[in-house]
Amino acid sequence: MDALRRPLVEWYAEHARELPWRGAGATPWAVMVSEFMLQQTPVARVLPVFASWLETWPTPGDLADAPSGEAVRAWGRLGYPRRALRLHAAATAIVKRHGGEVPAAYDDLIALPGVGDYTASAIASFAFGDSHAVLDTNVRRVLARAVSGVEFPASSVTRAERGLAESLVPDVDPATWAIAVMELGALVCTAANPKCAVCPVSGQCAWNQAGRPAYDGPPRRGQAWAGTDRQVRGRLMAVLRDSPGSVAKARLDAAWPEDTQRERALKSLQADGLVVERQGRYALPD
DNA sequence: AACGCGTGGAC
DNA sequence: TGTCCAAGCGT
Repeated sequence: MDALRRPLVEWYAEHARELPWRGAGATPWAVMVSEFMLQQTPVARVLPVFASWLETWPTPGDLADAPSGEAVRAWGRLGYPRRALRLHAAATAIVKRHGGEVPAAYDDLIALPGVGDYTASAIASFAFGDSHAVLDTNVRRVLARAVSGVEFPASSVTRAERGLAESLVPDVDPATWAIAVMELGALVCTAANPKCAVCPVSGQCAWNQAGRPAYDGPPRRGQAWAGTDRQVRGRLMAVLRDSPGSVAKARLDAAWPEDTQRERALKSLQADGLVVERQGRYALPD
C-alpha cells in the first residue's frame, strides 16, 4: 500500500502547517492539551487558547494545583466546557498515578478522563512516536474516499474500517503517516468541496476514479441548536465565565426567558460539575 | 448504538 | 441565510 502512503507523506513534508503542538519543542503535555482542545474544535480557534493555557499551566501538576473552575474559565469559548473539566481531572490523575508525567502507554492514556481511543492513539503517536492506528474524522474520510470509493464513512467506526486503518500503519515512522493522513483530510480531502485537483493521491483514489459519486448512504446526523438545552447551557456558562466570583440567581435568570428549560439546563450543569451553588449564589467549581 | 454536549466560520 | 461542520467522549 505504499502507492498511497509514499505520495501522501511526501505531500505532508511539503505542505504541513507549522503548529505549536507539533515538532521537537512540544512536550507530551502540550500534545495532550492540544488534543483535548481539538476535539470537535477547529485549529484556528484553538491556537490562542492553547498558547495562554500552556503559559499558565506548563505541566500537568500546575493545572492540577488550580481550581477546576479556573480551567473552565480559561477554556473560554472553545465549546464543550466539560472537556476543560476532564482535562483538569486528567492532570490530577497524572499527578496521582504517573508522577506528574504524561504516560506513554495507550492503556494508561485511555484510562484518563476525557481520553478515548482517538486521543490515546494520538498522544501515544505524536508525543512518543508509538505505532497506533489514529482514526479520527479526517482519516476516516480519506480512507472512505481513497480506498472504499464512497464520499463519507459510516456513522460509527466499523470493524472493516479499523482493520483497514491498522493495515496501513507503516513499520517506519508511524506517527508521520498518522499526521499526514489527518492533515490531508483537514486541508485537501475536506468534507465539503474537496480539492481533488491538488490531491497527491487523486490518481489512486477510488472515489475520484469513480467520478466522485454523490453520497447515498443513510442520512448523516445534524446538530440541532436553536432552542436546545445546549444553547441554554452555553448562555449560562457565558454568564459565569464572564463574572469573577459568584453570581446571584437573577443573573442566570436573565440569560434565558423560559423557566422550565433554564432550570433544567442549570441542574444539568450542576450535575456535570460545571456549576456549583452556595447559599443561593452560583459559581464555577473550586 | 445513538444521543447530548458549545461555538462560530464558511458557503 | 440557514445549514454544515470541526483532531470525540461518555453514557
